[in-house]
Amino acid sequence: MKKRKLNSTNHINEKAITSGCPITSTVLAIGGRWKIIILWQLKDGSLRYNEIRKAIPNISEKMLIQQLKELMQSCWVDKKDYNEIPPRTEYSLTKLGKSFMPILENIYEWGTKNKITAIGQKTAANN
Amino acid sequence: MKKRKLNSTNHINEKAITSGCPITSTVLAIGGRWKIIILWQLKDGSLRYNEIRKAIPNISEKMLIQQLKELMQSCWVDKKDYNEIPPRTEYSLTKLGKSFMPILENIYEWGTKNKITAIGQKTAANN
DNA sequence: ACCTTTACTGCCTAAAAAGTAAGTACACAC
DNA sequence: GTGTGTACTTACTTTTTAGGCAGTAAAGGT
Repeated sequence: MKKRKLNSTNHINEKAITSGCPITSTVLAIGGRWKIIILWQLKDGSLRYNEIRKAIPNISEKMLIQQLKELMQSCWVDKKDYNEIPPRTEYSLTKLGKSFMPILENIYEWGTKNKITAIGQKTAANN
Repeated sequence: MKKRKLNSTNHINEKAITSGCPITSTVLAIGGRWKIIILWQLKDGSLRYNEIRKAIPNISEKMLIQQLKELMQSCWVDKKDYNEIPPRTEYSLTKLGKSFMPILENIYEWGTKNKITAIGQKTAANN
């Protein structure tokens, strides 16, 4: 799915970092633009592929599938395939995924309180 | 510092996401490979440029400066320049940066407990 | 005159992430 | 036999991120 140059400094650094630091490895596992949004959608229960897609209007099908696959590989999300035609699949958080939700909620609160705006402006809690 | 194509879908999506979701905006603000590591180094007090560099062996000077700049722009980190020759600068967390440390510690614990390995293996808390 | 130290800057390339557009499969309805 | 719905796949391009490496400034040492 990803083609990586295994001996690039880029890749070596990423490996070193993720194997050395539980924070970084966690954040990189749910990094990128879409994964957290997907997890957040699933926090209240399982959803069909199309339901996720409708809930996240801007995501392309390719991106959604790709991110879901990566989330499944890293065991944040499970998929149930009903083997029907037309297809029906349902995605849900694994126990691992669910266990991370309190942290996401903390970040939600923190982010809301501090009005972080990506490349953020100075706000409430500053020097 | 970043040259962005302001009307690319890529950029538009990023803006939409970060303005709409406090979690995503927070995580993207400290995203990338190095920012969290830098913040983590600073959690116990201010450090000189070279001290950070030695603490993070793999980072290049260009990357370190770039990440520090971005962290300053988004008000996670402050810089004190002593205007000496040879130069002396000290970096430290802002109040905002400090206020995020408890969350980082939560993630540290969670990551340690769940042995997340980047593109992770199934571990303790799974279905 | 030349080297060292510290904290940078700039230009270029490599690699990865994100996006675009089209196509696939199968069952059912019309 | 053409069209619809669902959940994908594939090939390709654009955009962004990461890294390589040389260069800069200014004071002080030798």
